[in-house]
Amino acid sequence: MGKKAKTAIVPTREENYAEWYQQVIKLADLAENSEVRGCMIIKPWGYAIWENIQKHLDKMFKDTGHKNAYFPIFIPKSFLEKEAEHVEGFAKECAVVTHSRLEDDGKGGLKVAGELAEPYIVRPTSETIIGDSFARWVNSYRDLPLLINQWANVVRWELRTRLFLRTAEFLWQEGHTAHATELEARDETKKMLDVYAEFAEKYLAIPVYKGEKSESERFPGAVATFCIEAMMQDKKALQAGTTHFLGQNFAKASGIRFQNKDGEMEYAWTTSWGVSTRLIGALIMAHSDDNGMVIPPRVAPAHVAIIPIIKDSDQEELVMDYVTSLRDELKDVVFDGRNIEVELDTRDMTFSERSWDWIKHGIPIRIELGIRDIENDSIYFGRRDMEPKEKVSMQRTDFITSISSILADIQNNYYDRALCFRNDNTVEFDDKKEFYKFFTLRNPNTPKIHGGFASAHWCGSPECEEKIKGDLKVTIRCIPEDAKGENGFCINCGAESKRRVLFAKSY
RNA sequence: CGGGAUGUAGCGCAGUUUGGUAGCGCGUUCGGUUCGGGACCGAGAGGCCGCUGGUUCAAAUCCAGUCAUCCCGACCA
Repeated sequence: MGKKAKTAIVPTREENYAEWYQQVIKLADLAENSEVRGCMIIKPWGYAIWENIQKHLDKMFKDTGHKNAYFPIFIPKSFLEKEAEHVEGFAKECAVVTHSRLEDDGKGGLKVAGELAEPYIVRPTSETIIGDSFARWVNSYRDLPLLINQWANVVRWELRTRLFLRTAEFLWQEGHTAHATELEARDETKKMLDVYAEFAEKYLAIPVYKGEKSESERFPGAVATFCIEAMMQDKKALQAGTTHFLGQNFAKASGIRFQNKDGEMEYAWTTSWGVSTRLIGALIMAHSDDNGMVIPPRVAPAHVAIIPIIKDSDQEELVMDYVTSLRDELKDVVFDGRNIEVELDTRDMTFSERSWDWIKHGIPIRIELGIRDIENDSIYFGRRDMEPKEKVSMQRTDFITSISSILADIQNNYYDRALCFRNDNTVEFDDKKEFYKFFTLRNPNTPKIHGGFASAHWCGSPECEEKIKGDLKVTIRCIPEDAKGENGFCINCGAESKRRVLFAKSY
């Protein structure tokens, strides 16, 4: 039979999904492990993706009335203790600062000294320290709503880490808002969930399900938690963003009170919401293939790589003049409100090595230009949404005028592919046996990608949820917000149910 | 934090069962031949065999401890 096609990533997704993920990150130069256990070093190509995520999201936050601010990385232990559920939720994974300086230990090393009166917690999230500020900033109903966002790093001392998906330190944004009424706070929670969903679909090209978390999956201290859930190529779910309606829990804990129009004191209603560098993990697992990283053009660090092919030193000047002028011309073209960014790759490598390197990095368009193309004034290029060898030629002027629409086309193709994959692997179940079969490996000795999203009825009891989790390691990812009212019977206990929920294995 | 696996050249690995000169492939350096499809030939360079201790005339190899990484669990964005 035919030989297996050579892939740039070994192993393939099918062969070993977890290892494939690591290799994509490595060969695309996105990030690496650091000397500090569980913490990652984000390399320039990976960080540039984060910068693009930040840029677009930040604009969406500003457009919805939010302002950026910055709060301390250290939280007094007493702050964290104010909200009972909250402290219980985070206590097990906190980095604690207990000393303020180092002293010579007399043996050529250093010892810790200067014990603090009260330990500081390196923020795992900032509800409590921001709440403390809000309590001082809010006095009257005229001070509300208060709409704040912070771009920051947080630390959660995770025991099992994976680059981008779960690291001890990660970068994120956390929105924190305070409102005069419950309705307004609930609307904010909903609005920001819509912002996240729109961002995921339009920029990251990842379709998501929006919905509410069940009680067991709720953020510690929240009244209600909402999320966007995306399907990865191993058919597992990844929570890509969350928003929380905090009720008056944190307002009471931090003392965020205001005088209403009638002159009475009331507690504010607060929300919080966040997305993190985990989105880069989502990008990798939603789009990338056996040849490496795939990055949607709207968040790609660069759109085009130009690879000049120089066979003789006497061609060099001609080719280089041509490619630099092409680069400059491309840089004047605007795609998605941003000038096209070009990598001119003159590294001393064969051009096919350079071409493969850019495939692995996920650049949307690769241009390979030699003397033959230049004589015809044509551009020979490959698209990352097509096979590596499936390349085409186009007249230079045509290429310049159509590059924006080509990039838009690539962006759409990634989304359509991900949407098809997700829809093909989202299945409705009404029979418990079938449901269990869907999530059970045929042969546990040879793990294979299996399962998907299962839409099934749930009576609402934590016991049924727990049973399914215990049996199958499958959890309720969300109660979809657009689920139509439908009578049925709980997939576990058979009791009456009024709506379907989404079950899946998750990251 | 429990179970399993793995740490040997920049990367990927063999060698460990049975202790006795440190190996292979890729990459890299130099020379040559090729040159529009991840080139070929030749010659080099490159190692506290994760770390600490023990056993031994002798340890990559045996023993104890320790650290790190990966996988599976529990926990979580």
